[in-house]
This record gives sequence, structure tokens and C-alpha cells, in this order.
Amino acid sequence: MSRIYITTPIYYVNAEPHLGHAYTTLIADALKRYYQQQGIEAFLLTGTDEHGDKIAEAAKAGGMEPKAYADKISAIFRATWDTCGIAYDHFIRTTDDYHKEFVQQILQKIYDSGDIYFGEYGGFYCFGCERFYTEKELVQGKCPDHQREPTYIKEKNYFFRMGKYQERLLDHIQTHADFIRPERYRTEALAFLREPLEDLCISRPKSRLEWGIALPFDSNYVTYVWFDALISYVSALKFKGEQHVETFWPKANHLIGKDILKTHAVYWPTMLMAAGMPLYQRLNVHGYWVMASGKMSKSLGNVVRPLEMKERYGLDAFRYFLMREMVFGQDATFSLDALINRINADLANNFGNLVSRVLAMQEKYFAGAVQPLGREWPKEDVELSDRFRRAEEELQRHMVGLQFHRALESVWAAIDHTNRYIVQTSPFVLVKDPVKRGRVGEILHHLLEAIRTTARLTAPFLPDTAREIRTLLAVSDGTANDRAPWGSFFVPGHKVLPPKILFPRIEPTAEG
RNA sequence: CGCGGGGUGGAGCAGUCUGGCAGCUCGCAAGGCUCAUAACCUUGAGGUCCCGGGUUCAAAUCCCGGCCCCGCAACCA
Repeated sequence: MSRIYITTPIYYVNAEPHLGHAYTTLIADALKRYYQQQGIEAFLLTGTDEHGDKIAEAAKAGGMEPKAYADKISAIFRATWDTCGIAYDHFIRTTDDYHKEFVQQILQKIYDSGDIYFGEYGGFYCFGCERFYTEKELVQGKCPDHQREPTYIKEKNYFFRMGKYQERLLDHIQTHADFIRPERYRTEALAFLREPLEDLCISRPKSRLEWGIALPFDSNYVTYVWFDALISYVSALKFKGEQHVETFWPKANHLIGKDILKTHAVYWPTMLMAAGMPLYQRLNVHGYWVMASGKMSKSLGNVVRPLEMKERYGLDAFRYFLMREMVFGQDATFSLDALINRINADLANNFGNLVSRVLAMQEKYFAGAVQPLGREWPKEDVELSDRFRRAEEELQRHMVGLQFHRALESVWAAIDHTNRYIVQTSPFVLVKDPVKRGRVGEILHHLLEAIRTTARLTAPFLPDTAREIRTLLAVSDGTANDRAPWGSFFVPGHKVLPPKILFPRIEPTAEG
């Protein structure tokens, strides 16, 4: 059986879940559901990144121990994904014991092989910020926060011989066109590699930072972010058993935002090489959500909280908007106007209303009982089923390339076709002629198939809606004959339920 | 010569990799339908695809040059 391993980044627990986190996690979830539907075994990982300066400071500010603070925020992330029904298979925390042990194993292994060495690092250090600044970050030679000159200090630290793997990485990216996608990010990664790679500082002295994983070969140091966070992708599988590492790791598909491209495209593969492990299969990079109302900020009150969106507009509507509106890889604009517009136009008017009108006719004309199809199908019936077949083909093609917006567009083209089919065949007119009752039954049978197929095709994106439609069709969830050919699914006499509003229209005036 | 993204009807955007009648949503105008969530369907108006060259039978798309806008200053994916 083929497999896929899908990961979100592990989210840093210095902030609560917002739009960016939600987007990555929701597409990961949709991908998993899609692949499962295709009969592919999928494993989805998410989790939280909990070590480091900022966490220790935030905890201190709140009068808490770092672990207690991390517990709190991590729980909020987990609860958010649980509430959103994210089908993750494991939730990793970098403070989990098995993770810390595995990180130390890898560090020891690379240290033993000679790719980690002890050296000296010099840089501009601001005692106010407790951090080093690069010359570029300094404003007129001063720390931008404290407006004072940093001190040049030297510090002994451990370094990873990243440069040693530059050629191998370059070669890998060049020979694997799909390793980093979309293309623009692959190009950018190749641009990073045009310059010689410097060795990577991977430690912090405990005197300066205690909240981290201790180096196994020097207890005066903790490992700095890279070896801690990135390795979680593997340690989570390790936790599930060696078998999981073997079967899923080579099929790893990371989903990340463009801000962490360099760490994932350059640091991570070289680390894997040094550890003697296979590289991940693909790095999938998406863009940013840009707020139409200005930069996301608490003072502007435009922070998008996933649970609030779920509460106000419904989870499926929110999911739909994010996946329909953003071109994977590019930036997109977020605005409530656009969200409401999508909900009303695509979900309420086109999709939801279609379900309503079909079920209403089925109820009114036949008390919900499905009618038989004739042996010969008129041209328009064949065209309708063909249109959905085409939609499915297009959807599959677009999903391979993570073109969620186009995948959905394809399904909606079929939905539009269905609305037109109703007007063309006019069952509500034919029904007035008793002689044509049989034909009305056929038309409605086809329309029920259209709805069933739409539910199946949109299930990865709109899981709750798909479930509701199955309920309305009085069909058990995820049955084996879900893929029954068009026309052979409903047994004549099977009763479907009366309509229900799937997506209420939202009056724009009522919302800000 | 910092890096990157973008400029397509009134608005917001796809399409550009892989050249083939310029497409979608909203809005606007006229009409139709009455099964449906005032939803649905049809037709129409509206475009120098930023500009200038080049390649080609054919360019929004490929090549060269130029102009303009926006991020990289975080509660970030």
C-alpha cells in the first residue's frame, strides 16, 4: 500500500493559534483526507515547539515555570485542532521525553562522526535583549529595541559542519525537481546555495539559556532550535515504532510557510545527511495571508482566531475560503468581505441551494422515495454524469500539484452545470403532466447522484458538510459502495430526507 | 547593483511553468423561471492583459530592456 507522511511545522508556543497556523493545519488535514480517500495510508503530524529564550522569558513574565507555560499554550493548540476536527495521528511536543532522547541520540551520532565541533563564535550581543545581532539587524550600529550599542563578545559553542554537505544538497535539489515546490521556492533555495554555506551554530551555553535539550556530550550546553525542532518530524515516527520510521519517513511531505524555507530547505536536509538518514520526499511551501485591514495586530483588532471563525461562519465555510482563495505558494488577502462573499456565492447560493431544491422536489413529488432510471439516458443526463467525471479527473490532477483553488473550482463547475441542468430539464414543470412523472423521477435520481458525488469530491475540504449530506441522503457514512458508478447507487424506493439549510446566507450589513 | 512578490474589464483575482478564440467571482443592465436559502437560468455592457522591443504561423504566457506598487520592522504559517 502506498503511503504519505504529512507534517505541519511544530508551532512555537509564544503565541496562540492564528490564521497562519490554521491555514497550514487545515490544508494538511484536507490533504490527509484526500489521500485516504484515494486508498493511500496517510499519517499526519502536528505539534508544538517549546524550548528557547522567548518561552523562558514569557513564562517568567507570567510568573510561571517554562514547562507550565508551555503546557498551557500547547494545550490551547491541541484543543484548537481537536475542536476543528483535525485528523492528526500524533501531536508532538518538543518537551516530550522520547523526543529529547532521540535528539540526543542524533546529536551524539553526528558528534561521534566528527561533524559537530567545538569552536568560538563572536558577535554583537545586546545585554538588554539577551541575544546576538547580525550587523544587518543593527540600526546605525545600535540595538533597535534598546537604542544602545551592543557589545562584541566571543562565546565558545558547538558547530555543525553544514558546509560539508552543500554540494550533495545542491545536487539533490537539482536532480529532484519536486523536492521543493512550488518552483519559486526551489529557485530561492538554489539561490541560498550559490553562496558558500557556513557552519551552523547549534548550541547555547546554559549560563545564558537553560530551557533546552542538553547536549549529550557537554552538559554545560543546550542545543539551539535546529536540532531540537526539525528532528521532531522523525522522533514522532520513532515514538510510533521503528516500522513507522521505515515506511513513512521516506514519504515525508512537509508543509511550511515561506518564512521557514531556509531552515527546511538547507539546514534540515544537511542534518539528515550527517545523521545518515534519507531525506524527506518533498517540501511544500505556501505564502502568507495578508490582512486587507492592515498588518495583523491586536490593536487593530483584526487577528483571525480559528475558533472564532468556526463559531461565526462554520468550520467548513472557513476551510473552504482558505483553500479556495489562496493559490498555494503565493500570498493571499484575507478580509471578512471576501469570506462572506465566498460563503454566500459559492456555498449558500450554488451548492447549498442546489441541495435544497433537489431534496425539496424529491420530497414534494415522491415523498422522498428515489425513482428508477430508464435504460436509455437522454443526452443531458449523460452530459451531467460526464461533467462530474471530468470534475473528478481535474480535481485529482490539481491535488497532485497542491492547487486546492483549482481543485475546488473544478467541482464548482460541475455544481454550476447541475443548476443549469435543473433549468433545462425543468422537473418542476414536467411534474404537472402526469404522463411525465417517470421522467421527473429520473431527473431527480440524477440530481441525487450529482449531490452524492459532490459530497464525495468535497469531503476532504468540507468534511462536516459531506457528512450532513450523507445523512440527508440517508446513506451510511463512508460506505464501501461510495464509489458505485453513477446511477447504480440508489435503490429505487430508498427514501431521502427533506432539505435542510447547509449554509445560511450571511447578510453583509450584519457583519463588520 | 540586498532578497522576494506583484501590475489582467468598476472591485477582487485565476490563467503565465507546458504559447493557441482573454476567464472567474462580485457589481451593473435587460430578460426568464418559480423547485429552491430574494436563491437559480439566459443575454448584454465593460479589457491598450504596466510600457517598449524581440522570437513565433500564433505571446497575458517565452526572451531583452524599462516604469510603477508592495513585503522583508511580527501577536507569524
